[in-house]
Amino acid sequence: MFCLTSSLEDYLEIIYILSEKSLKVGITDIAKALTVSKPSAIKAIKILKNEKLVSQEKYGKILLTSEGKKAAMAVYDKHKVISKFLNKVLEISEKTAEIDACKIEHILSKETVNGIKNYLKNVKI
Amino acid sequence: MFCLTSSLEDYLEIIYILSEKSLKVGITDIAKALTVSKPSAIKAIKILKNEKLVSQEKYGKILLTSEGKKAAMAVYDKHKVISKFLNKVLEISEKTAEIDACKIEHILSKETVNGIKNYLKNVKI
DNA sequence: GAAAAAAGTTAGCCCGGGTTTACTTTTTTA
DNA sequence: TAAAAAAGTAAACCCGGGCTAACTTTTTTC
Repeated sequence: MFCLTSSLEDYLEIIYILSEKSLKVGITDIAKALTVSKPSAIKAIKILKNEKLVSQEKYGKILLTSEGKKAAMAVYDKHKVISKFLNKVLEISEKTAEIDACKIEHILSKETVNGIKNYLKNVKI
Repeated sequence: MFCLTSSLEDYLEIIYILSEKSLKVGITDIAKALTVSKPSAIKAIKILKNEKLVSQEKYGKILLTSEGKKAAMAVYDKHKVISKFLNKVLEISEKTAEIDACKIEHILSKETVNGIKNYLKNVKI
């Protein structure tokens, strides 16, 4: 059974973020945003295509499938929750909160992410 | 310049924990504790030996050097802080708190770890 | 519309960190 | 003390996810 790696989640997430703000999302945009080489991005996209999370015609732009968008939004949602928690509750600088959220969003258990959500819900900031 | 990877930090940490409770720490103990194969453990120990963080005579037991012990304690200290925070503040189960702490202890920024420490200091549990 | 620039692709490589298999050394035990 | 068990080691492999170099296709621009 296929399972998204942290790296692939990063790709999905950035495709989602980019497509929210601009219409065209190409390999070059993705590579730049993740600061990886274009061939690295291509490899990752190829896997996501195989998993039907992304679609792309040859030499064309990249689109999330509905399943891909769902997965991407789930990651991005975690990201927002975690960075908000770090920044508002632990008073970590916005920049560091972003960086740390990027790193742990892929590996925190569901239970802990829910714990953070509840905390934010119950505690006034 | 050499930098400890997450994996190597895990090895250092477990050597520290094992040597606190038992006197002998062999390859087999380490491999079991981390649920990896013995050759994997041997490979890692070889690197730690090169970096003078660990010492071992052939076919002998593994010891932390003073530098290795310092590094191991730093990791373990983070681990304790994080798991306590997850369990006591976010009310995550002890088991999950342990698991998640193991995963993020290697990648959280110093700033965030300090943020957690301060939180624990200031908030009565 | 041809030449230059940019975007996309392919092939082949590297490194970390796992694995299994097969072996040697040490320890245990009958 | 000899044989069996356990511990340690070495070699060779796999996989994910990066990279560069070299190439093709598309787009831009003069």
